[in-house]
Amino acid sequence: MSEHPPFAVTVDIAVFTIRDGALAVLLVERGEDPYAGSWALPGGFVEPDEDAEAAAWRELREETGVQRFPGHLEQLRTYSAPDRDPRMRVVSIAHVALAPDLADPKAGTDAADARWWVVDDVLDPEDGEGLALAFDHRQILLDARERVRAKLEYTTLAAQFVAEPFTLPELRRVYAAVWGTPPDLGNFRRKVLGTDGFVVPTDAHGSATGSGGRRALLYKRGSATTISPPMVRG
Amino acid sequence: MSEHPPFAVTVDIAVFTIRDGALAVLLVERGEDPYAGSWALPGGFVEPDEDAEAAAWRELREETGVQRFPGHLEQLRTYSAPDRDPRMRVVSIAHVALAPDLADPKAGTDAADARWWVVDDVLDPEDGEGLALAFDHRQILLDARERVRAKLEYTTLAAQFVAEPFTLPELRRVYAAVWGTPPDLGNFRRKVLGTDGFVVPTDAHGSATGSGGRRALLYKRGSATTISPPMVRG
DNA sequence: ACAATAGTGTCTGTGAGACATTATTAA
DNA sequence: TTAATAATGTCTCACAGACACTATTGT
Repeated sequence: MSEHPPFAVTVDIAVFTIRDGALAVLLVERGEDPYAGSWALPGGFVEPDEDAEAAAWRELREETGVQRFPGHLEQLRTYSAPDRDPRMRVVSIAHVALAPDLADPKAGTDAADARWWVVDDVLDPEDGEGLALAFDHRQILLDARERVRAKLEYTTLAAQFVAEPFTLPELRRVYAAVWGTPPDLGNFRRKVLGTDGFVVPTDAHGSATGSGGRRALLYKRGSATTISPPMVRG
Repeated sequence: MSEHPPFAVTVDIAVFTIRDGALAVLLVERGEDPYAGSWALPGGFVEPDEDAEAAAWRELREETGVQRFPGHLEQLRTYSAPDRDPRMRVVSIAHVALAPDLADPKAGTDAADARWWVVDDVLDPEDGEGLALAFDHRQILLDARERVRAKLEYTTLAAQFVAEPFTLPELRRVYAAVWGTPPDLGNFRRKVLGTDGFVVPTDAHGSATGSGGRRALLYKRGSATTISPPMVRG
């Protein structure tokens, strides 16, 4: 009972953004075994002087190449199956991160490549099984997507997916991307504008989207964090 | 970068039940340093051949002294501050468990004592600071209580707090204990009976509660897991 | 009979769902 | 002028909140 096996502790992060109207996730191609050549969630070991959240922020900066990661980060859950890593006993404290559209990442030192993937192409492709992710990262990604879907219902997290200032149609497209179907236009505006502190209006207008169309008003994120009653999935 | 410090990994569990109309939690008095004499959440090390959930189930059986723990168990979150244990680097995968009223536990091998505490007496006493728990267990217990409060709103988890068969007034007292105030009687029945699969009726009656009063109908737990729209906190 | 507890009924307001209509812009 | 997009308005129904009322039991 004084002899306890050594564990390694890592963080893995499902970083989501909206790319071309679809929910996208950052994956890295592994350069070393195990699973060399497979795609995996970005992550790494927790260092001696940091907690899991600090490790996750550090990895986010390293993997996305930005100075200060501009989005939201939260812990998802911890994965601890004894055989999840063939080398040794590793528990992974998985996280979920959201950010406005980020630039294409460049591969890090230990990764062969890194890029954004459309989540549905990875998890639910029309043909076949989807991309085979390393370790138990497919399960982590499934859980992470479900967390994001659920949190859009009862929190104002959707606003973390758009850069300020933003328009309501842009915000609505976030819901469309995450839920697969857009909320009704009128009801969506009623709900967002009726939720105190979800968005705060600006006096400025955006520019038109494509060919023709009225210019939308611009908003910033408000201080509210929850929506009650929740916005319901179509 | 191939040198990573050894971690110890533990599970800690906030086991809740309803005792005398109040939400209660199982605590153990530590027999050894650090924090000898302090009260703590039950828990222990994750063994080489088990994952965190298996370790939590095992600890539940050991600490409550029952053959098969009769309630619900889920992961809460992982606590990983570098200095949370003065002996060494330990990350704790915290869990929440719920069960119908259990017997008084007996102290285990490494615990001086073990007993049920009214949660509000530990966290929000009228006088003073409350009980000083070991490690970061006060924060874990705060998070665990909030998880339970929130989950009663949108899941059928309340039924895990009562032994089958049970009456609707018993189920309503669960909400009263967890939320601090009972939901309106009529609206509560309408909501529970109107949620398909929350409870399934029996043809039997319970016995009267105190001195006088109609005998309530008995129900069993149904197969539904969520309540939508949620039951709202008074 | 009375108190205590369980169960039912009803009125009202809020807000979501569904959809129609108007406003503003580029081609 | 037309198509495309943004914004507003309206009707209806489900349901929560509040509360009054009835039913059944022990003392």
